[in-house]
Amino acid sequence: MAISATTFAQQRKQERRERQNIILSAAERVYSRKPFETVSMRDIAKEAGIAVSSLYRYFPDQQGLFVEAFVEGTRRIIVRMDARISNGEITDLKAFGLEFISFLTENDHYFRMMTHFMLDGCLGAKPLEKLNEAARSVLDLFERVLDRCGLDADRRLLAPTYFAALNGILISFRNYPGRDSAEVRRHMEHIAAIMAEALEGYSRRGA
Amino acid sequence: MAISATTFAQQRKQERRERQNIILSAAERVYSRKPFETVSMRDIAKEAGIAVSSLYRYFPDQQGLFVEAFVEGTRRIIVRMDARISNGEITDLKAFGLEFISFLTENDHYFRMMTHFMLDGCLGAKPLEKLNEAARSVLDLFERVLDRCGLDADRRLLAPTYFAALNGILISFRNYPGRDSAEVRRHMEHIAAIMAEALEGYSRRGA
DNA sequence: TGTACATCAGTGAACGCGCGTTCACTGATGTAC
DNA sequence: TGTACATCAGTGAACGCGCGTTCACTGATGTAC
Repeated sequence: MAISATTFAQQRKQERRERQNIILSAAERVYSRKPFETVSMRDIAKEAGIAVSSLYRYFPDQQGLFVEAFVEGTRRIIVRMDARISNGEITDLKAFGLEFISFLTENDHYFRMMTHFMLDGCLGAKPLEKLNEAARSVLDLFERVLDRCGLDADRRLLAPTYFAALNGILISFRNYPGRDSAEVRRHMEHIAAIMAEALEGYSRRGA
Repeated sequence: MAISATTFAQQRKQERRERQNIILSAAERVYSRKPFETVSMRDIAKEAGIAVSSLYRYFPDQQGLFVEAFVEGTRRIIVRMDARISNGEITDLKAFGLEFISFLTENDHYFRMMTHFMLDGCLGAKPLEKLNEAARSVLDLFERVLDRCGLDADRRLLAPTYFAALNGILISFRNYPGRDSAEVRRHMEHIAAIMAEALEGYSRRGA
């Protein structure tokens, strides 16, 4: 009886989590269609096929939903990059940077959310903690890559440096005037390659 | 008579421009008090001591006013940096980077506007042109600095690279979790110094 | 097995708010004769 | 100098809209006895 009860309760929890995920993936679909800041609760509800008020059964408020969607995105990028590293597809800073840029231009809404959170930062305590954890896990990813590239001596400094540089590239050139998206992409990759080479050189010379 | 007429007309134009500037500087004061995205036309009117509808006598719409305020900020940073260069206060990439960071952390609202325009980009034709001109003039500033530092061989590539890197630093660390603003600033400066040294090394080795 | 009750997902309608922008109007100043 | 008219800065009130969020309610499912 007791066992069956907990099992039932667990199942309820599980089903609830699944419905949460349905909402989150609906949200993601909306984000990829229109700029993140213009996405409303009504948009998400419509995409998920439920009433607006139902969203509030699963998330405390809009910010809570946003943060959850963002954290999910972070998980995705880390899984993807780690797979590429294990594959042996990524063995140097440059390859990693290109892959990072690739993910964030293909998932532009995720990049927008990231910059949004970086710029605003006025969050409740619990969402903030989730966000910091996500940030930490991304920096860990960068450190893992540096280890892999044999640059582990400087990784505590090179990780944030390369991270910042790649973010800067993504934000600075995305709307490069008078260039189409293929040219922009090439430009980003070129600059990222320079960045990677410069940092590798810096590290090997010994800081 | 004809002369007097044109003079009068010119004076009218001039007075009108002055009133525009009063509005712009009121806007700037509001921006420095609260996040750029949350500033409303009502806020600006209140600060300028005029009716909301009066704003529309001087600017076509909100976007037009924003762009104008931004362009004004661009002018300010360029003047300031050029003065420091002429002074001899800025003679290497690192000093320039620190000064750039200094200006943009002290004028945070300007940085927010910049990232906003970089991210969104959906503007009318005329404001877009003004924006591109401003962007071009900032990149020119970077190229001038590179010349000054004796890195003119690579300036067409190093200018956007360093620009992107500094932007990335500013956006990535501004809300560094659990650090106060002095620590954040030190961290930014440290990373900027690494960046500068790495790029100088890269350039001298010959790309 | 049947019955009374608790739980909870889901809902449509409404609330209250702040926003950008427009409109019809006033009043002061300049212009023409 | 006086008068009729044009120009334009400035305004308060209103319009219409979309937003996040709440509320009272329905209906289905699980629980206790």
